[in-house]
Amino acid sequence: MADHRPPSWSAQALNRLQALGLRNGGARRAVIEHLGAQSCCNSAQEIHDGIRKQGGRVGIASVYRALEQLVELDLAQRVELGDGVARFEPSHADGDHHHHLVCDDCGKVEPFSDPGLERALEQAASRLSYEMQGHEVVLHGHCADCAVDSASS
Amino acid sequence: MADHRPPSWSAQALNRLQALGLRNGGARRAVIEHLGAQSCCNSAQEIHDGIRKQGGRVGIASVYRALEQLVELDLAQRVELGDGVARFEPSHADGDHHHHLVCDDCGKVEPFSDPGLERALEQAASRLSYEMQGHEVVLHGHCADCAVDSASS
DNA sequence: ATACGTGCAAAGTATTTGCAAACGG
DNA sequence: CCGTTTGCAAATACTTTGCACGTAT
Repeated sequence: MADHRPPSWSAQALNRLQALGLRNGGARRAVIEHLGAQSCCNSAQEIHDGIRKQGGRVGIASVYRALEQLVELDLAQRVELGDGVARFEPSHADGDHHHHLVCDDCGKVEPFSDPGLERALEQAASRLSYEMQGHEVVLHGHCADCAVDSASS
Repeated sequence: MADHRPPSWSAQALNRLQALGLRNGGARRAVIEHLGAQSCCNSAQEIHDGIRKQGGRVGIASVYRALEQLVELDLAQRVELGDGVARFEPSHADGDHHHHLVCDDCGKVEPFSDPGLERALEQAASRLSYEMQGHEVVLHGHCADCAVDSASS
């Protein structure tokens, strides 16, 4: 059972908080664990509901507070996809970096990654004398399913 | 006859609305004209204030309604930069397309454009069997001014 | 004249904040 | 024990909606 993979994001985040002298309360931990288990971005409400479904009893305010703190520490990234709801996901240390496709018909959100795009982003940033700390790309369009629908109408 | 420049975005938008049989009321026109005069994205509140400063008397609700309609018709694009406020800007027909730099220190928003980035976006989209209708790129970081500040501290 | 467009105010969401109690170290 | 963290509820911020009136066509 030797685990070759790097420590999970959740573990890293908890370590980091501990190193900063922060305490290990239930709500924040629940948020971190939930966030670490997701493959893509989640809204505060989704995180709250998800924790409750697993039996947790956290207040929505604590979810927001934990998320704010995580973003502050660059452990999580805030993502806005155009529907007025903020979503959050772990800041992946390079490896698992991804962006989002949003279907304007059905609202589906899908992650994608593209090395060429990352390279172009780096180049753009360096050209701009901007000390880039992060970036966010959202592609809007029609997903495969919805494109078929509108074609047949 | 002798006008070589393309018609302004405002004029195009108004034409389009007229062609659709929509009426030419004061509030929507004010929004379109204000939007067309901006170089970068504006929030509903900013547009409202801007119109009032020029003596217009539009309700904030009408601003939101006009913006919603413009986005619906692809005449304007909704942009969210991560601070929970929706901003809007004309959908530029290819030529003047740009994206945004946001300084996480001072909040400054600057537009930029980068042909290489556009190309990478197109390529990414085509690779994904997604019928791309639009895209949005936000670079977060520290602007030149703020980078100096943090270096000297 | 007849819809569409508009302004106001009320309603709705998403998010933040104040505060006393619970809890971790 | 002491200060952080939490949950609740109230407050805030942004956006949408209902409705009566105005207005372009």
